[in-house]
Amino acid sequence: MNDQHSIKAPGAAQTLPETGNPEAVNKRQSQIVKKASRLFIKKGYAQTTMRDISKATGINLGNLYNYISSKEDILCLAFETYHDPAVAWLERKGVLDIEDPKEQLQTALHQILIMTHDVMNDILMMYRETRVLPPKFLKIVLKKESDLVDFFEKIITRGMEKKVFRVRDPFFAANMLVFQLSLYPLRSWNLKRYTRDEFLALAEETILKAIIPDYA
Amino acid sequence: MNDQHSIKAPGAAQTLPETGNPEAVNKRQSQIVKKASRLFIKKGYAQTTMRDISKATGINLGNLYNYISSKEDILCLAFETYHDPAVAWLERKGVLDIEDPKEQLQTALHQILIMTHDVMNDILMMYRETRVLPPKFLKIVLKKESDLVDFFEKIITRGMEKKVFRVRDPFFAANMLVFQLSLYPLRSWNLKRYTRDEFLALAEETILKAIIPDYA
DNA sequence: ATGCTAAACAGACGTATGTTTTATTTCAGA
DNA sequence: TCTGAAATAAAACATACGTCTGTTTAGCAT
Repeated sequence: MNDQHSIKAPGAAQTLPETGNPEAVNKRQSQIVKKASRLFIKKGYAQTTMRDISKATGINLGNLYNYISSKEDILCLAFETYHDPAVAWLERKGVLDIEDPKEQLQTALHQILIMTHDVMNDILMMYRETRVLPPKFLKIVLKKESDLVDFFEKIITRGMEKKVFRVRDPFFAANMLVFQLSLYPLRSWNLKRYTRDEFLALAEETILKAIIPDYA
Repeated sequence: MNDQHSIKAPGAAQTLPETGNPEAVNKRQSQIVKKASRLFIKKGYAQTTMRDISKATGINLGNLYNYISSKEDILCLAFETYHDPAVAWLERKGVLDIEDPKEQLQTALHQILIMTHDVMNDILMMYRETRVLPPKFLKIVLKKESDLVDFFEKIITRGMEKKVFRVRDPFFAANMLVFQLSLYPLRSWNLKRYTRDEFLALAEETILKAIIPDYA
């Protein structure tokens, strides 16, 4: 186990093919990350060997190290792949511009519930393997997660001011909301009786009911 | 890694001190499990070595195997230690006998929230290391967790019949409730601003509000 | 004291792992 | 056709790990 966590940003491998075709390198890299993620999901990070990853990607073991700098690096890249979109999406899609807080919250929640559901395996993996991340990178991940909470806190606070939401503590409510997004990823084993849409509807209603008085 | 998961119940080690003092052996065993759990919490299961455990317990590496049958066994014992009480407690304490569903739910939730909070590190560890459990034992763990959900489902259903609770789907509500118990263990890094009691009050209120109409 | 036995111990064993290296092959472009 | 970067296969390397073995220690009944 490499204990000295590299300072460099993950993904900035030390020794990649000299220059070559940088975009081809990136493509290969994300191919590796995608396949490796499946293995991390299925067997766990520690139980997945570089030889497994080599076999799964069809890329020779030695050659792997031309595209990633370490096994740990692959995990960091996996976190980036599945964490970034969720956080970025809401801000792009103009959710911030919706005037009615109720509609705003509903829209944001609906979309992010769907996204969460679609990458549930990756989310479960992230919950499990967070400990392996180098501290430097862990901080970045937690920051992004915290940003998502802040995003919802703002929505909730605004709804409070407009008297359409009612919670005791917006920050707490936002934390609970974001946490609830992981219900399915973390508890799917006990929720198999619901179809995807049944679940999404139930979750949405339950979460909104906690914030919007006399909801539906 | 030992891939052939032993059939035997964990804890039933193959080769323990011949007869000796069986209660002294058990004491030593739980001492090992307790210390090892701290290490699993701090560094993760895979990153904790038997040598770490030896050092932490002060028990010689080879001697450890007189008290536990494998590293995996220690993890199973840790799950038992921290999982059993939570499930068993409610049934013993006469919560089932409380007539008023509202008071019943409130009492059960209050107590289990406290318990959860006190062993939050262990719960986080369990969420992370579930994958390592041998399938046989995993089934047992999930069964216990599922029993807890059923426990709350029953309470909720009874409250529904008495028209004092209102949820769309009692099973779903129970799942959500049990999941919400893990808010602090899984998200403590973002909830440090609350004191223990502040958090417990907020959590209790939020969870109850989702089930009891016009609560508080 | 003596002899017995469970417990403690140090060290070794075999394997698996992340990573690197080396020698060989492929193949697009000049 | 020649060249050189990229891919491959295989092996090597260093280390870390779980587990086991053979031996010593220490408490205790005789």
